[in-house]
Amino acid sequence: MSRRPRLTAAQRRDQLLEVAGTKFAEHGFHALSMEAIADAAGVSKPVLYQHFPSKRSLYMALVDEAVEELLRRVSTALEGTTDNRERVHGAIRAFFGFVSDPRFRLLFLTADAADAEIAARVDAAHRGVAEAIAKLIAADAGLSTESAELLADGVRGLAIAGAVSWVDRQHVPEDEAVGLLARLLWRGLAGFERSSD
Amino acid sequence: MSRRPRLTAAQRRDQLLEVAGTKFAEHGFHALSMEAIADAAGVSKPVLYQHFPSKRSLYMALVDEAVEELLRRVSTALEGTTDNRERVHGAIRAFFGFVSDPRFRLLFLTADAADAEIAARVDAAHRGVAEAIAKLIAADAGLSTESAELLADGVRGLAIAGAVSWVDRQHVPEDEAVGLLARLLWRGLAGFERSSD
DNA sequence: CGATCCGGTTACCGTCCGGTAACATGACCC
DNA sequence: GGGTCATGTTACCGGACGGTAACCGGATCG
Repeated sequence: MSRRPRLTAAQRRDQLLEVAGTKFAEHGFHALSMEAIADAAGVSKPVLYQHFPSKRSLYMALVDEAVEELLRRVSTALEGTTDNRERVHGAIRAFFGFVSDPRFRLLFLTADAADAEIAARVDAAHRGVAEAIAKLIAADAGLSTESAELLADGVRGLAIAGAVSWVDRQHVPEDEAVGLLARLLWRGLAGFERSSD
Repeated sequence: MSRRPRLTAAQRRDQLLEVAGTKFAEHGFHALSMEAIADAAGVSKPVLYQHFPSKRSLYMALVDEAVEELLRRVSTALEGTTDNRERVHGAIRAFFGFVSDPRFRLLFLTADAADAEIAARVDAAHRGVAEAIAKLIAADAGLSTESAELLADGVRGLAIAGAVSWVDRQHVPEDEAVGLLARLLWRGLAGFERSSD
């Protein structure tokens, strides 16, 4: 009696990625054993090693997937319009969607990222996001690149912290939450505008 | 020939706390072994265990120390004046000072916090900070408590991300960095004020 | 019906690490 | 100088974990 149906290699791989992503996001890299992942997937450890040559490479696959998706969603939100007000809204909404998926929380767990190379990859993604924001800020404000990047890092931090806060304890409806955060940022950033709107 | 002088128990304990704090902040809990800490302190492992009964309790001591200091500094900044503009500046400056000390980065390394109880303690500290900010926002804005808490979490995220960004790559002078972030927040929050300034 | 894939399993190895027992040594006091 | 106490060391144990070798069993195809 096989309670769990046998899966094809591709199906199993996808399932393992999803299970591992969720678990890693919850426990971090070092606190989660390969056996625990296998158990959570209802499978034995060697199956995991059939699909991923090492724990590190499994984690790396998850990080790469998440990085790609992060950059894709943020750039879509920022480039989808030329209205800055809408950009702010869209970007915040993008972070909300992102943080809702537990797998993407890997990118917001600083340190404990397996090793320096992976940590660098995560950092690079955040830098990418910040730079995209910084470019827009610099374009509309009379600020140096450096200043714009500092502000952009702050903006990114606000968006992430706001999104995490909302996901953890959904005090107000999502649209309202997005609106509040966007309004704070929009008004705050408007103060730097070089010329009138 | 004793290259390292013998220290008193209290001196040794303080040294170990400092070394461990720095190293933990750098590597996270699980990726750092007790032996590595002992080596970094120029001492053997049992000495570590003379002062701390377990790795967990050492980490906990560091977290508690940092939590206390975080709450102390933030509340000092917020309660030291009744001028909200100065409060924003002071709070940002507090985060800058905080993040500069590597030991306090423990509080900004989400997850990988040894175990659930310690993670909860860190989260509680952040909640405390956010609530202190939320109280001030709610007092001056026509917002529900829930909305104020969401904004406060965002503000906290901006302050931390901005501070970390500045510490990592000091693009502009500290005063200027604080000023930029404070100006963004101040203008952004002013938009919610219930009545005129 | 049997060979053959292929998606599985059990059982194991070597290493690292948290934690400890037993022992060494310098300073201080009489 | 010698007892004594606190500070330190070397050497070890047991368990957990990353990774692997060897084997199993059911579907499919001739």
